[in-house]
Amino acid sequence: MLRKPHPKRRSACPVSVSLEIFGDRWTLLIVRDLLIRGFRTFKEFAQSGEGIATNILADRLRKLASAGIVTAEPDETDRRRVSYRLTEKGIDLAPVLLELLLWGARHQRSLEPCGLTDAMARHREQIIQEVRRRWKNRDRTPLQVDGEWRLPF
Amino acid sequence: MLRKPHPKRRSACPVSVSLEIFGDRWTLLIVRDLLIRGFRTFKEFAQSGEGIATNILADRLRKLASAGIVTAEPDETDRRRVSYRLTEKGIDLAPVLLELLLWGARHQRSLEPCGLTDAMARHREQIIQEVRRRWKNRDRTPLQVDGEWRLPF
DNA sequence: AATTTAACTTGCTCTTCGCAAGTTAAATTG
DNA sequence: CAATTTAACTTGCGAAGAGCAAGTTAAATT
Repeated sequence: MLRKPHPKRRSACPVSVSLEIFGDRWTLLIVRDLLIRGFRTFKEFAQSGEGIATNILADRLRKLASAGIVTAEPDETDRRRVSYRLTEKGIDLAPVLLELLLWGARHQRSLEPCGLTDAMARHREQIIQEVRRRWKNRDRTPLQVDGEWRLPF
Repeated sequence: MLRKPHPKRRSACPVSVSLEIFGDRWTLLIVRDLLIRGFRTFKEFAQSGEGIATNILADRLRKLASAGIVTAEPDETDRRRVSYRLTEKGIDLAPVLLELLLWGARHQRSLEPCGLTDAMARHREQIIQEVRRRWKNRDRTPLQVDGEWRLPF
């Protein structure tokens, strides 16, 4: 199985290179679902509220896997299911996602001003560490359930 | 002049809302150019290495302005020029961009492993503060010139 | 006055997106 | 154990967005 010759790299800037993977409306949402909602299956991602089309979802999962950010392994107990998991490289996206979350919560007047945001900003490191701990221990408990946070403080 | 009825919000998640602005290959690169390269004009953005098409650039600047992330004001000394500047909302993207940069530098084996990355990770707060200071003082000195860093440490 | 420059815009082609429907293999149900 | 359901995709197609080259406008320079 041969790998496609990488399309082309626009520049050597790490921001640019990162955006060649995450520069779309969906990819980071999948990472969010893995990281803070504890989702693992195609179906869960497909139903996670923003309404991604299934062909796009399949494409993004494939790209995330070939970028080494997620792995796909068939579920032991139900062989129809595929369990997607983050690699170290993927878990390391937690700080990016957290900052994006904090920025959005602060600046997008959409819903609740959410005083939680300030608390989260103050506990950045603690949150990241907690995320890492859970992945290390294969602890699937999500940090957020139906939009409500379950934070370790 | 009436404003278009905002297209539609996919969900109330701040990550999702943020990605409706930054979920493309170009928008954050413009912010990067403003934030760390000290660029201010259409031409500078257009020539900044990744090769954005001018129609796309115009479109993204318009969207950034209508999202309140940049302002566009004609240059005093040369009235052909438009000077784009970040608002507070835009400057607050510095942490997002820094984390994206650090992630890319660590995980994308493209160029130099760049020992600077670790130094930057250790001095996050200092870098963000320096960025803020420069914008407050209208100090246009870039943090990076032709790919080479000019850091305050 | 003629030329150059900055910031766009326009037109056209090509790729990607989004939606609905279809496929396949594995599990569950009657 | 045959029929149904479920999970994870794939396919087809119209619509939207991206990329490229060329054109426009107004201000500055020569």
